[in-house]
Amino acid sequence: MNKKDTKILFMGTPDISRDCLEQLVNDGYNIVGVYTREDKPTGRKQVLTPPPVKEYALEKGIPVFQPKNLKGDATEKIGQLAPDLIVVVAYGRILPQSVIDLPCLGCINLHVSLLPKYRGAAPIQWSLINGDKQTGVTVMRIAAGLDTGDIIDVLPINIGENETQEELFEKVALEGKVFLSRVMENILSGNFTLTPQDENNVSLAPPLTKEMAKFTFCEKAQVLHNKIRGQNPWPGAYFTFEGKNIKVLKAAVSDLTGEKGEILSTKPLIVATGEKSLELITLQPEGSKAMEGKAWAMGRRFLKGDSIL
RNA sequence: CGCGGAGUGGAGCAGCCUGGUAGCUCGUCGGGCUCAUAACCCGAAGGUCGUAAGUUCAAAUCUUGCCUCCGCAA
Repeated sequence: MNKKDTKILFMGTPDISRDCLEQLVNDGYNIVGVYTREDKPTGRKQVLTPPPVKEYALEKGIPVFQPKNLKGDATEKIGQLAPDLIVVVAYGRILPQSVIDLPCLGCINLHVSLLPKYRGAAPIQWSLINGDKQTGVTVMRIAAGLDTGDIIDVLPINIGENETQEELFEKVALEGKVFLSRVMENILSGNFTLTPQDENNVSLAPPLTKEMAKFTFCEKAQVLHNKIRGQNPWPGAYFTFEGKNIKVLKAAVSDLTGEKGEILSTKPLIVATGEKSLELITLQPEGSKAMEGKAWAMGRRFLKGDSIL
C-alpha cells in the first residue's frame, strides 16, 4: 500500500499529537478523520478551548469528531470512515476491542516512554520526577488495556540533567514525529516485527495532581530538583511559607549544607534541605508573577540564617 | 457575574487601617579599599505612587468606575 491510498484515522489531543498529525499530513497520508477530546473550559474566564489537534485539523479541513466515548454509535461512525489504519498519539481514552478490530492494518499507538515502563497518562513527567537519564518513544500495536500492546519499534531519547517537563516534551515531540513517520513506512511495507511487553517490568505513570506537587525542604535536594523540573510548567512544585503557596519553577542542587529550611545564602537564594541544599532560581508566590529567587528573598527581607521551613 | 491576591524609580517590597516633605534591600553609574572578589566603604542618577473622577486646605493613603497582571478552582 502507498501513502496516498492508505486511509488513516488519527486520534490524539495535546501538542505532541498535533505535531504527529502534522507530520502525517506532510508525509502525504490520506487522513480521513481526527478524533480528539471534547473542548474544555480553561483559563480564569472558563473559556471553552479546543485541543491543539482540533485546531490543526480544522485548519487543514480534516473532519473532527469529539465523542464522549467510542462505544456503540461511535464505533459505527468509525466503521463508516473505513480506515485502513488507526494512529493514536496521546488521545486520552482506551479504545474498545470493537474499534481495535475495525482497520485492516490494525491500530498503532505512539507512547512517550520505554514500554513497559510508565504505562499511562504522564510518562514524561514521571521519568523526570524519578530522575531517569533516558526516556523514549514506543510505537506499539494497540491491544485492549492501558498501553499493553506488542511493541513494533522503540526510539530511546536521553534526558538532560536540568531538562524540564516542557523542554523534554518539545524534544520528544520533535524526535517522535519523525520516528513515527519512519515506523509507518515500515508498517505499510510489512517490514516490522511484534515484541510482547515484558510483564515483569511494568510500571505505571498516573496523572499528576496538585497534592503531589507540594513539597518541604526536608527532602533531598536532588529529589526536589527532579520534582521541580518534572512538574514545570504543570502542576508546578510548590512549598508553603506563611500560609501562601510558593511555586518553584527552576532550581539547582548546591553542595552547601545546613539545617533543613535554613537560608544559606540570599544572593543567590539557597536553602538547606534533607541532603545538600537547593538554589531557588525562579519562583512564583501565590498571586504574583514569576520572579528570581533572590528578588523574593529581598522583598521578604530574609537574612542568611533565617529558616523558611 | 465561580473564589481570591496585586499594580509605588530597572527588580522585589514597605508605607495605606489612624490623609500632611517618597522609604527599604538589590541593581545601575561614579569614586575608594583590596593580591583579588559575588565582599566592604563613600557618593550619584532614577518615581505624574496603573488609570479616570469624587471627597478634602491637602490623597500613594479615603470613595467609586475602568484597565492590566497573577494565584486557586475547572
